[in-house]
Amino acid sequence: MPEGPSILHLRNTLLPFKGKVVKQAGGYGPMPAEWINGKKLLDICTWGKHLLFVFSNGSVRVHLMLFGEIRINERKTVNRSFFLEFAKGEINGYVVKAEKLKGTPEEVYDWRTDILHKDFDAAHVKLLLKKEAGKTIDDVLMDQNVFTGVGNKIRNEALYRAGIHPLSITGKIPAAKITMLIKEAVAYVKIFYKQLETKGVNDNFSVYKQAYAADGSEVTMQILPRTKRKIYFSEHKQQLFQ
DNA sequence: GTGAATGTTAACAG
DNA sequence: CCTGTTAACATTCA
Repeated sequence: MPEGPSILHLRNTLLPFKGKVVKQAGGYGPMPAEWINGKKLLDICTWGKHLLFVFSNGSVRVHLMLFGEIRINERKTVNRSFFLEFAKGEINGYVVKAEKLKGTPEEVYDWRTDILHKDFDAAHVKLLLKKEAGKTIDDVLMDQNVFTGVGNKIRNEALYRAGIHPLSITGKIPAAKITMLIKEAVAYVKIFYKQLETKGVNDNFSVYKQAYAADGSEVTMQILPRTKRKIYFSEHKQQLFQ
């Protein structure tokens, strides 16, 4: 479930709990509980794939990792790794990682890199890219401190749309192409999000898990040596810069 | 039973 | 100390 747009969509479904008082909080793992009990849920916000529950005396950061799941007013049989129970209704997290944020969200997070946020700043991201000049672009795209909220699907689609080969060296990609990549990443994230909001699922893919790309060219699948993640791309449409 | 999947990070090697 | 690699973790579905 969790790539940036999915988390933002999830946040929207949780909004009815905003302003409500937590009767009982808990979970296993490092999930802190006592300090939340009796507190009002002031806000729910996101930073990329991070879901934040804000209280007057601290915030809880929830990360769904690969298998995490949040259910509303619904329980599964297995233990909850995170939960907030209200007078009416409850939020239940399974296999999620929850912990107390060290500081306020504003202190901890920089929203200029969050591809889904209104404060996203393309110029700032370009600046950060200079430090990553030696790395391949596929790696940098998944770096949450540079492209916050981008996951494997978005990475594949953004590279295809920008016509950049995933193994291109970041520093060798022409500035205009980088600009295009950022623009396409933002554009694709919006499609992803809109699909979730309207249909509940995103099935809009030009290359990801496709045999043929949107333009009809053949798609190559490669397993990245380090991360073991799969990348899909079109040799025909995506130029390799090195 | 097997394999695969939207992710991160602690631990280790060099 | 820094850099890169590996392993580990949790779950559901086909």
